[in-house]
Amino acid sequence: MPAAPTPRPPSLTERTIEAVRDGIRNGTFVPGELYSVYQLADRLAVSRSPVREALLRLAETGMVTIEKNRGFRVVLPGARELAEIMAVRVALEVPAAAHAARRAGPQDREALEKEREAMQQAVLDGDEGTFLLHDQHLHGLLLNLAGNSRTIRIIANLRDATRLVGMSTIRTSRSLEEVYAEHLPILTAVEHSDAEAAARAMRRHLESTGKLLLRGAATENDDVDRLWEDYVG
Amino acid sequence: MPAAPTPRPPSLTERTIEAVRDGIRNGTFVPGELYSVYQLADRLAVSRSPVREALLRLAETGMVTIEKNRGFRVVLPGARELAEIMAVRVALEVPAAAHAARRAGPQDREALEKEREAMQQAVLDGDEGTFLLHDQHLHGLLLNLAGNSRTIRIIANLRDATRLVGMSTIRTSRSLEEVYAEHLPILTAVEHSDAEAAARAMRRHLESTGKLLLRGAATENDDVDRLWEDYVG
DNA sequence: TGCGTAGTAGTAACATGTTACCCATGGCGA
DNA sequence: TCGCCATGGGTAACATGTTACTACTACGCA
Repeated sequence: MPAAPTPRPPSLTERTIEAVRDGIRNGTFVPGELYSVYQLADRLAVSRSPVREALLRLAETGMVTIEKNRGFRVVLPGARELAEIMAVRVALEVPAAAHAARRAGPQDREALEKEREAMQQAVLDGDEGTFLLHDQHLHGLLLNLAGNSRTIRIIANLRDATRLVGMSTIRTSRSLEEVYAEHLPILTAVEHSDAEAAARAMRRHLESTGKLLLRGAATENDDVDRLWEDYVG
Repeated sequence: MPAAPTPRPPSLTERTIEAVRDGIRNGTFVPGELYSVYQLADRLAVSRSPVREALLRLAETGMVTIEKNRGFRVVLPGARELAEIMAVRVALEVPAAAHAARRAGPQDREALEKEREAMQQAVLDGDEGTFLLHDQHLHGLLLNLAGNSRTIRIIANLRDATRLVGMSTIRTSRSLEEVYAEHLPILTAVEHSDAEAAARAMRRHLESTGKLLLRGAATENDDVDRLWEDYVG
């Protein structure tokens, strides 16, 4: 494991970030509602400094917006934002998949296979939370294989902004099985060290699930396919 | 102009970021040297809070590293880092150029033409500082045309990390003229709304100047072409 | 009723105090 | 000579105080 760049206990700032994320997931923070930074600091029993920093970072990723002298709001990304995000993901993850296919060694494939199995199990259990978790792990493994740390960081940030939408979307669309199936060609291509095929499969996967996300967030004014064409092309 | 999201005076944090950038450019901060956050705060006559935040942000972009309980250092990206950065730029800017070609209107082309002229003048003057400035403006215009705000932000961050290297590299290689010439096919393609050609030209440009940068930063252990192949592919 | 305006609550941004921690150094004993 | 540990300088992270704004509110005037 090349990990462990931060073996020391998470700072209050980091814990606050996590707390806000959790709060968003479990409904403590309702998207659109206005919240006070001071009160949040009180609730978490920390001072305003780490809370302030945490919110600034979350705002950078687009997860919350800060309204000057008013407080902060949790933001659900709209269809346009999601289209932008998916455009970046496609641009970065498609070539990353190709690289991964070229560079994967036996132990890498084993790790991928493990995630695949976990995903499959989650499908059988109908557990979309676990499914999304392993889905992200799998994409993370591929990015790690590609070896570009900048890409990894960028995608991690984007993921944050979409996770919330993903949860609700994928559930209502009942397509765990389909999304799972889309991963298989990617893994097969990696298995065969076929970079071209891996890229194609990844693109297809991102397009498919991306449009699913877009549809979940689209209003009647949004033309999902047109948005996709405009941003991702 | 859809700009002006921050019409208010820059905060001390922002001014500190700028101060550090300037300091790096004009040699006040020597790469590799260790500097004290406290002393920097004193020197700028501000408190530690904004300086701390500024350095944290700069550290995120990779421009400086923070050594725990020791201070901070300015980092010159190595060949590997540059390869990673260029990989991201290629992945994002090549499709962006295609989009830009599709969407450019008359006034957009006029703006691009203005930058081209300014670049040309800078070439004639042998002024690589001005040249790089307009080069960045031109790339910025294309990204704006493509319309993805995430992409814009990401590239802006990457630029920061490379600017320093670019300055010294492009001067020694005396290739202002060549780099300028590489932009022309891109602009021609945009003029003709030829997305494919724009993408090709942008890729070629980024590959050429990217390798130039890599060579400038490479040690005897680095094989530039191999690095490029590994990361950008 | 409509509108400007003083008043008020609440905050962003910054300054400063505090604590625990890390690292380098030098003395000391084996 | 080498390794160990106490010590002190210096910092990261956090807590808290302070100030200048900003957006809302309500009041009074037309």
